[in-house]
Amino acid sequence: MMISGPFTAEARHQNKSARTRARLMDAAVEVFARDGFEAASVNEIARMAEVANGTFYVHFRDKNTIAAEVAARIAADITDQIDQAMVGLDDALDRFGFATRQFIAFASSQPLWGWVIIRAASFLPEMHRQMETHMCADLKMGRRQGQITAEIDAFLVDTIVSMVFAALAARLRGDAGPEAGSRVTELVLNMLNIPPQRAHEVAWQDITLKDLHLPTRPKTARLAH
Amino acid sequence: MMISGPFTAEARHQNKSARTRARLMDAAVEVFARDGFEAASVNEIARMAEVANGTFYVHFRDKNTIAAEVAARIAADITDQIDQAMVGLDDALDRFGFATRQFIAFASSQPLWGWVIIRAASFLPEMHRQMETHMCADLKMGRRQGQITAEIDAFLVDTIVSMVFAALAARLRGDAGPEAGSRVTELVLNMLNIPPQRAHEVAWQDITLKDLHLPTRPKTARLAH
DNA sequence: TCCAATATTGAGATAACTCCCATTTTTTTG
DNA sequence: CAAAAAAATGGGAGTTATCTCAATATTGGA
Repeated sequence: MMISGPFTAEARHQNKSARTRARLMDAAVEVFARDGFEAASVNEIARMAEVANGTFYVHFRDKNTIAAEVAARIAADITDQIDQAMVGLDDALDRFGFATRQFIAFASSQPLWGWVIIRAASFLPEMHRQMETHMCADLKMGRRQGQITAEIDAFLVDTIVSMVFAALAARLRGDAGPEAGSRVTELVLNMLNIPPQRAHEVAWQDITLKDLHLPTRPKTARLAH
Repeated sequence: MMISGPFTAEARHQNKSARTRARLMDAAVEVFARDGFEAASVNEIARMAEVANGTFYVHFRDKNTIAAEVAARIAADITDQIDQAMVGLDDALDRFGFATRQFIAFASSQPLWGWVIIRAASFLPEMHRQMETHMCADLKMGRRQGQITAEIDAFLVDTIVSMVFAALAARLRGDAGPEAGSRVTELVLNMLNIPPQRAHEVAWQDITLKDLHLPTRPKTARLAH
């Protein structure tokens, strides 16, 4: 049985190299999900993609690299979905709180992918940058709205992303409960010198979290609206 | 030439197991320092410690584990030295600022060990806990002194440690300059709702950083005072 | 159709890690 | 306190995984 999945589907009309690469990524998703990151072997990924062992190394340097890339794609997909869910939400602080809490809630509902994403984040600066871009937009909006006075620069955004990842890790380890998202949101807002009462309000308000889906699901999810 | 170093010296009068373990740790220090973490091989460490390959695995699960343990010991040594340097410093916030800036300055002056420590931090929860313990003492002092109003719990301390590590990583990557220590200190103090002006003062005041030494130096460093 | 460029292959080199038995160290017993 | 039993340790050959590279196959353009 030939492996196929979202990456393969996406690359259907590209050249052979891209198609093989996509098959390897779909296979990696499969194997990581089945065996976990540590136990997964490059051989097994190659076997599942029905390519020779050496072919893997033409496309990816090692297991970390493919994990990083797959994780980055998943993270990108999730953040896009979160953006979708926030259409019409205008307050910058509310947007930041929603995105943070939704991201942590999702990643901790899928512990395996949560770990892969965290692991990838420490390897692939690109992934940090990706999250930073999304986050940056809301933070700068906050500055325009006059809610944030601190200057938004790379160091600050990197720090915030690290705090969110730390909260996610604590959640996955079981050291923090479902309130982790709210807590870290409040801490970040305090850090930005938002008045404590407002920070608390934003971080702990009732919100309805969406049920996000992994891009690794069969495409049938796109049927009805 | 038989390897010997601080761990071996320390274990001189312990049982054979402890002595072999110590030799492996000294050898690991040597090899990591010479070849870097990735290039270091377990065989090379075992050879340098003059034990058989398999003996390594009696004492440590793998390369990560020994790196984590060595890094934890070095981090412990550094934090002890920082504590020494802070004797007589009574203000909790000043203490926190000094320790943070000194730690980042030291670890970024020894990039190899900086990376090993960061790597270890994600493997060895014990190491986080170690830093948390030291930090916790100062934070709780700050609460007693009435400077900090936030409640000091595990989540908060974990978040702070993660912020410090993130700043260190940014420094090592070259994304942040020597001011990284001050910046992260200020951000943490803001997060704790310290008045911004005071936070800025604490974080950016002139301090004299000590020249810390790795525990891996020959013991001759202890000659004169 | 042919050719140059590109992609794939898989056996082999190297390193990580396991396993079992001889030896050493520690504990128990007479 | 000495000898025997039990436990821990060390050695190194063997197994498995990672990664490379020279040979082979495929592709797509002229």
